[in-house]
Amino acid sequence: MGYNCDFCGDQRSVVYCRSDAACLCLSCDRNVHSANALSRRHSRTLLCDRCNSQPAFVRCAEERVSLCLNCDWMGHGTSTSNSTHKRQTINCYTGCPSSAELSSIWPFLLQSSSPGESTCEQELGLMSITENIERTSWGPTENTISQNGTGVAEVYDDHNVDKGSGWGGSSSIPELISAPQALDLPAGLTDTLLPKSCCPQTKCPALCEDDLYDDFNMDEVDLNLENYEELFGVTLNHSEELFENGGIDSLFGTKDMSAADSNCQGAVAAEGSSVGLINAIQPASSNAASADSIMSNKTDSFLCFTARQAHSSLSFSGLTGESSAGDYQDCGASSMLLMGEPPWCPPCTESSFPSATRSNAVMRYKEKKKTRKFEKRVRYASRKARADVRKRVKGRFVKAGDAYDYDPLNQTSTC
DNA sequence: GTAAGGAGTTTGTCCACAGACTCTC
DNA sequence: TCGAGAGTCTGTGGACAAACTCCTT
Repeated sequence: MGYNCDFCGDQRSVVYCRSDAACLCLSCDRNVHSANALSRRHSRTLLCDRCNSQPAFVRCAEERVSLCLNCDWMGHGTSTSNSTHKRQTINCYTGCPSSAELSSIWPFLLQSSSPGESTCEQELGLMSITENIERTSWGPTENTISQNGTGVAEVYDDHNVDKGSGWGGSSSIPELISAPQALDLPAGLTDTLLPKSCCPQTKCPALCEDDLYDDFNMDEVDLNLENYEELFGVTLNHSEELFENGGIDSLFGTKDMSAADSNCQGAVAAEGSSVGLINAIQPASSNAASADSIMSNKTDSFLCFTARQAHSSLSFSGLTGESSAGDYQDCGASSMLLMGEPPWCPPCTESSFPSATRSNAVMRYKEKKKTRKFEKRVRYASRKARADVRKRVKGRFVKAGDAYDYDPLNQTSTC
């Protein structure tokens, strides 16, 4: 995880794609996500200016920085002087937005930049150069986006596109996943949200205000043994700062840790660390459910962790009516979350229904498995793209043209 | 304290096939 | 030494079964 684009390795990474688990510069983001219809559905968002490790969730107008939930809470939730800062939600987007589109989605990008100085503007300019070249190959438009005066993007799923606008007619309109909340978030509001999405990675260099972009690689963290210590060295440091009473066991969910599976260790540990942080900050959150109820079992704790991944495009962002299961998956969200059951709700729901079948349990596990994509780095995006659309019979790939019972694209069963 | 059994969780395997990789000429 | 062609290997996701772990009795 560095500051450079995972694709070209040259330009500075600007956005993070959860589906690809990759940090990309704007140009590569554009290139990669214009490849096919599936890739265009990947939701991307800005990076946090503070920690460089989380997707930015709000834009502080006073400080002119983009912040993830954790940094927002650290900066605004705990400081009375800063708690009155006006903050603006940052939208996720999909598709292949042009520079003009991005600036309309994130109008503060150019506002906060000194002309000709920022990486942002430079990259936007670069995108404009290649824009016309790529545009011809772009697929049909899907959504119409309007921007109201306050900067809140609205998505209209009516397929009517302003052909005369900068979208160029054939351009793939970015599907903006806008946040339903009011823009000017009171600090307390984010406080209540934090337990779902916190991450202790706050160790980061301060950035100048013009540096809107920096490294963000949440899901791409290689949770193998080599990076394990590196990663959790940070985590533990912060954990120790945050919870003086918490030992290693409070940080790590121990019972699932298997020495044979370092990836699993990392995943569980990551869950545990998040849990620990949630526990630590929970008392500060008056409106949230009790930490005990949240953390009463590991399933719930995992959901809390997965909610962190999902927050920017699910919990805090309205999904468009056109959003599909694939979109949800792109957001890394558990379908349990999507079913409207918030992860912070007391675990009694599960225990109250002992009739839950094994199949339900397996389904839950599968959802967890899906959300664990952060632990797995996809080495070949093209293979993933193919696997994503390949028809199956009982989960197994079938020859092209053969009968199938599952089509990932249509979500239909055909025998 | 221990064993049995149920419930829940995790792991390994299978499949097709594009593309990466290796080898030969 | 380089390039072309042929052959082999790798990795991708969903479903399933088996193995494993945990908890209650």
